[in-house]
Amino acid sequence: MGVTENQSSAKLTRKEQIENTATALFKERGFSATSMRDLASEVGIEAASIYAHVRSKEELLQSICFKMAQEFFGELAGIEAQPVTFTQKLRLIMAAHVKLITRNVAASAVFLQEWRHLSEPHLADFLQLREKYEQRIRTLVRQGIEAGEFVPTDDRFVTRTLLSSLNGITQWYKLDGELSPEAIANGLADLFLTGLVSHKDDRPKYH
Amino acid sequence: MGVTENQSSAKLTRKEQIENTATALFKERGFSATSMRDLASEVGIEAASIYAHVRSKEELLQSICFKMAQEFFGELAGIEAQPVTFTQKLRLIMAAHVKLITRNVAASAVFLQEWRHLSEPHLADFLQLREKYEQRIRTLVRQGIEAGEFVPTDDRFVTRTLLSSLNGITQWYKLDGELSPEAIANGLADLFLTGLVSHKDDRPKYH
DNA sequence: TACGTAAACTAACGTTCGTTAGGTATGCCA
DNA sequence: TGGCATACCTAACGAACGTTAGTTTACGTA
Repeated sequence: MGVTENQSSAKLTRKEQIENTATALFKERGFSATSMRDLASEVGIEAASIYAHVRSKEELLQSICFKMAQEFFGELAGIEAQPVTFTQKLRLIMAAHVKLITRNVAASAVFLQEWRHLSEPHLADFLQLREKYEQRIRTLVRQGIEAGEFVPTDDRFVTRTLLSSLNGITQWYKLDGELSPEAIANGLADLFLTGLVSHKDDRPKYH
Repeated sequence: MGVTENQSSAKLTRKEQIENTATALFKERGFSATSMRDLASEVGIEAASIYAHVRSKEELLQSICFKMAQEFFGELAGIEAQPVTFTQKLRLIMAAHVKLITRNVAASAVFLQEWRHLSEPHLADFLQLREKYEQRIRTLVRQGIEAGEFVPTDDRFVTRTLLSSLNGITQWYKLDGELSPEAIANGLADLFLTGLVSHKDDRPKYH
């Protein structure tokens, strides 16, 4: 039946139920392909009744996008200031990013994919936030390069690749999956920092 | 069927114009948020006139998705059979993937993001193709691990991460950008194979 | 018991959607 | 020259859209 498992719906307000269900539907079908009647039917009420709790369809999207943006920024601030190597900072950021995404896969997916349906001026605000987030990670990468910790590469390109991998998690992560968020974070960090190629001095021989 | 079948690549048929414009709009606004009237207006005709060239809106999406799927599979076959190391095979696949994406960013983006709006049975067919593609890359990764070329890791996870990075290119690549497809392919391969951390024996010290 | 409020309902609004029907101008070929 | 196909047009269909208005129901409190 339901797209959402509002397991303890007794504890949730109607508004929260609506928001959670909207998040799940927006992720699954996309914002534009989700109608207020779809949403209402999933919640178990009529479409018109939604407007007792929410001003508009787009307000739901705004709420999801900006709430997630705020969460992502929150993680960042605590990490940048720590007195550790850039390698370790990058590990911490990856771990925080993964934790946030896996804790709320649907909201993250909406945040990452459906923001383009925001109308102005929210769209411009949102894009500015995104740009700032990427910039701050890019700065860390650049500093790591300048410090000699990282191989000299294009910091913008590395950052984008890193973020693609992190954000791609929303597309395959399942709560009942075999990989824990911690395992994912470590796997990602190892992959990006030390690479896939085996570094034994004797390289693999083919026979 | 007329004598004047269009062979020239310079001049596009109306149908091709419609398909190209649809691809661009589907990427930019998403399939659901793009109306036939939007598409028609962009092409410079009336919405109803589109149906002289195309059966339905969804046929446009099907055409884009399955054409791209076919192209991706085409690249794969030639690489798997080559008598080179798995490392080199992975490099070749990454290069081919990047080339394909950068050659047609919009179609790739639609292929990667809008497929969920396909209706059955096309959706099931499409998902099967996607699954097969991932599986074949995963097999290469696993073989590389078994051969000792790659560090022992979760091949499924590594493949997903790799594909996320590759597919993420559609989100930031611009034709007039500073990075060439070749540079992107090499950068990606280096990053995934040898990692970000500098491997000089004297590691940077922090105090 | 009466009242106020919140949250649901039914009905409907104006708009937009994908798509079809039917007509018209243009150009090729018998 | 006449006939026919192509490619466009206008008009309109029924359905679905987001949203509003007005009404009913359920319930805690005076």
